[in-house]
Amino acid sequence: MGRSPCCEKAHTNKGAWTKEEDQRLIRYIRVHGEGSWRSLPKAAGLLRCGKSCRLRWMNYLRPDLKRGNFTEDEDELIIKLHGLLGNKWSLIAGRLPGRTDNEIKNYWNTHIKRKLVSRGIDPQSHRPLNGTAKATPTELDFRNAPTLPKIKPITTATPSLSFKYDESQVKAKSDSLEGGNCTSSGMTTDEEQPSSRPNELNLELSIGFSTNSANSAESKPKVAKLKAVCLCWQLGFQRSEICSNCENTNGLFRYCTTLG
DNA sequence: AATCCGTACAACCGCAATCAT
DNA sequence: CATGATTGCGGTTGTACGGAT
Repeated sequence: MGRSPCCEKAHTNKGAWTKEEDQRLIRYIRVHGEGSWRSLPKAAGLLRCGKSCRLRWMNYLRPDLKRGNFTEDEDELIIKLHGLLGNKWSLIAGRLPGRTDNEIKNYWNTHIKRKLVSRGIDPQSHRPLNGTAKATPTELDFRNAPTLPKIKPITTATPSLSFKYDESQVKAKSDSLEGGNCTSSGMTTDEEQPSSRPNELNLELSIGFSTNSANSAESKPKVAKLKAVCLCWQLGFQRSEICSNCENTNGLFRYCTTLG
């Protein structure tokens, strides 16, 4: 007794999509919207499995996709997000408007891995390969977090990061962030902040969307709200760079909250 | 011209998470 | 709460393409 197959495999096409199939899928989704992937192929007259349709739409046909080469800024953002999140490609993609998880994963495997190795950095651990190269460690590291919340990649709401925390440790973290202990990139290094590695803070990450973070912080006093510490600042981008996005209301990088 | 090899990327697969009943 | 259906994610594979031999 195995799992039931996701679709009737005997009568489905596989492999590369034809233009005709693409057009059918686009036309159907324009009229009916995304979702109901299991029933979509039949309704759209496609001999494809629902998963295949979803993948094709998400990774190739969606109108909001950005095609073309990755910029240097995107490269650096991916590296830093990977340092924070590990192989959570969908979360990383959520911070790169117009890019898909599959695209970023492929790009990572084909370009960035090599780039990091050439810098003497281990792509998985983000630490020096031989102990001589200077890695760019991340301030917060969720790679080994027990669970990471699922969030929609693009939203007009303002999400907030929150953590269960030890107050004294967070105070120390807050002081270190505000007290000029950061490097020019906005990050602290292992050497500079050996005791403030997030793993040692026992942070439990959760991400939520609230319209009034101050009030919600009050109603849940044990959850720190990290306002004015935007994600791209944490990642080392200055206002003139990617962080300028924080200023617009689409706010894809506006993961700002306050230390409580 | 033919073949080999490395690269890039689209697509598939299995599994886990989430949702609906 | 339990169970089955559905969706989404991440690892992996397949294949097209270009450059080297």
